[in-house]
Amino acid sequence: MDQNSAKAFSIDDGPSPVTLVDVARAAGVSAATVSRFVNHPRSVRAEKRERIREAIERLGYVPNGAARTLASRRSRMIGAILPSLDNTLFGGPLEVFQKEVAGAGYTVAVASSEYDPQKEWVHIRNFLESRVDALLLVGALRDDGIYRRIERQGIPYVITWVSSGDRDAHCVGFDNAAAAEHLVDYLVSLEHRDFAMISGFVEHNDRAGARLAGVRSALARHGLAIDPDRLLQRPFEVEAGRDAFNILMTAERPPTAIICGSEPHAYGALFEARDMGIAVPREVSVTGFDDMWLAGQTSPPLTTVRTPREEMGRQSAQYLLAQLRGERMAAPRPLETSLVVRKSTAPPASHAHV
Amino acid sequence: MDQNSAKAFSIDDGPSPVTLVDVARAAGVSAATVSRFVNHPRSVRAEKRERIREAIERLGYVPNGAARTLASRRSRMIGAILPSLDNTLFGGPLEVFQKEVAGAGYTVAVASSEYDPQKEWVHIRNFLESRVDALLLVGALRDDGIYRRIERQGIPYVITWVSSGDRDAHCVGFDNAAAAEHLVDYLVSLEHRDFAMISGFVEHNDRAGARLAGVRSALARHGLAIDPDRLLQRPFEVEAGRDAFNILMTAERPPTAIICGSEPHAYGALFEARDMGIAVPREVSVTGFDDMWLAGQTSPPLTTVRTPREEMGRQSAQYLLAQLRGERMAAPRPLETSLVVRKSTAPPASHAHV
DNA sequence: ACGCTTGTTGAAAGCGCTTTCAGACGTTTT
DNA sequence: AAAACGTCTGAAAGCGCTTTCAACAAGCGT
Repeated sequence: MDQNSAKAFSIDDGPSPVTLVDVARAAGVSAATVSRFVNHPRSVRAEKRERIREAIERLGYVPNGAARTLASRRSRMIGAILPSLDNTLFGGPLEVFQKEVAGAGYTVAVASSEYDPQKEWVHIRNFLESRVDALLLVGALRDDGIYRRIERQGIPYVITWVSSGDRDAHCVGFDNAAAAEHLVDYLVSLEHRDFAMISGFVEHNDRAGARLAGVRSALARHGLAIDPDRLLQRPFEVEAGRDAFNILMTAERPPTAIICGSEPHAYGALFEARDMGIAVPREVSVTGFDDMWLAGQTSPPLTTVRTPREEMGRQSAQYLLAQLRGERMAAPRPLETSLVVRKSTAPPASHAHV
Repeated sequence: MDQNSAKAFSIDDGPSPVTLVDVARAAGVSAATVSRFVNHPRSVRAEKRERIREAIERLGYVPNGAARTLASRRSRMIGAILPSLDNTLFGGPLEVFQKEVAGAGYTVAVASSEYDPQKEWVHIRNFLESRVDALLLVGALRDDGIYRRIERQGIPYVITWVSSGDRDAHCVGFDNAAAAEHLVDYLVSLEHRDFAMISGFVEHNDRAGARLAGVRSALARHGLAIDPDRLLQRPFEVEAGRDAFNILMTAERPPTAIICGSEPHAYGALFEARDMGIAVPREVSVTGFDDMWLAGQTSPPLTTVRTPREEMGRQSAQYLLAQLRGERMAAPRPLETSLVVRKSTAPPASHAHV
């Protein structure tokens, strides 16, 4: 073995033993200068800059993130806790968010809460412990003590998927209730009067809750309501949507319109309708919520609400980055949703030939 | 202001100023003992344990992850770099992986390479810098220098979605080529002879490459081949699948079977077939690859290859955790894939009435 | 009763980096 | 030419924790 090589560390000696001090020595400067080079290259004279660059290159120096974090009190890491990772509903925005913050030198740590407040809390604790610089959360519905813990840590956080609540100032999202109301108004304008809804579980889910509330209040405005038998809460899965649709349509008096609180429910409804030989929209109208990629491809194509997911990912990143830069950014205003009318909705059969 | 309170820190003084030393003082023990309490509670006498627990509670102490990492050389963080986050193909396994390693106290940091080796390399560097304890990668196709860098850092890594290559020992995946061969054998047994393939880009993608290679070699075994005009490389998107299908089927002599290298391609093909009025499988057979949730719901339901994605997430976690525990685990063996025959395949029209 | 093992503990030495703080140096101003 | 400035640099003091190490107490066999 050639032991004369410039450096005296063995390559199989665990983690790279090359430290900033080694680089400093090799470049003939102080540790402080190397640190400056790494963080604010402009503040180091060009000549030394070159020497340091070369030394880093030659030694294969990799800065130790933990040491940097400890000394600087910034981890350059943002924690994101999503209800599910196995879902493009959250994956899309996450991808955008990640791209956006990566541009500013931040890394994203993720965790899945599985729609469970307990698990979410565990992950929040973990992230606070890891000293993430910021936090991204979904929905505003959580114990007040949790917010206090976060605020005590002094880090910025953003709440996505909702636009209001007690913490508007931290929300980058949209108004789920208003979107649902808009949808109902449309259905009512088609002369529907017999509604059913396939909803997610609303207990720990303010998005689902707001959608349901929006449906109810719009209906109420028109002097209508959803029969309790026709409100089914189900997990966000296609199979669950199928089941629910089947139950609803085999009832004594089926609804003329089924509002689905999520896209998987709507897909399930459409698939089940096909298998049951029920014509959509002639026999029953079906609506979705979110306008994911499949919505335009089903048969019939799904009438649904488009939610601004990519935009939400982008803006929540920008909001957080602004906070991290110390800019006191104004409370972001709610993003826009829009009703996408396709072919899964039509006037109820009794009006078809009016 | 009451300055006599036991502790002398103000609660709004930025990040929690409570350190392990504060806790030690409050509990009347040494810092070392508090550290032990946090890491190996059993090694502290029950009585002190209680005092410390109480002090932590009272002061709202949150350990500083960076300091722990620096002192212990373990970050309790695993970096995962996926081609895309906006895709349940990777999101599903990621969710399982995250759940699995969270159980062992690890956090997952994610990044998306966007199928771009350059970006992947940047993220790998970042992760090495953050001193992640382990790395999860997709595919084995990358510069040798990258592997050297990782190995030099001395951290375990796992390569998913492929089962072989130069680094079998690190692979938790399956044999894409064999799965493709199996599929082709089935199609040939149906008497198909005129094949086309809609593939992903194979240049930086060994999964796509292996699937294509598998198709080719199986075909070769039967004395067949894919006409260059009938091999279309496209991004993994439904729209791309539609386009490709359209091109293939409007050609002078359309194929009788179209093998799609990914599920989105197959969905696109099926949707386009419907819109073009082409009957599947009567006029052309279509196959997918991966068996995602939609595969069984399309019309016709898709014949495809089931890939063991959740299992891969689980096993890659277990593999990494074993390495992290210092166990020299045997090279995992390739996972099983299976052919799922549904209704999108049938003998070619000319044989239909044989 | 003696030497030994086992169980607990505190002191102290880092882990590898950032960040004052002064000082050295070269320029510009008066 | 002296004074005042701006630029660049190194020494040194931590950041908050883990981990030897040695010490001490208690329990044990003989």
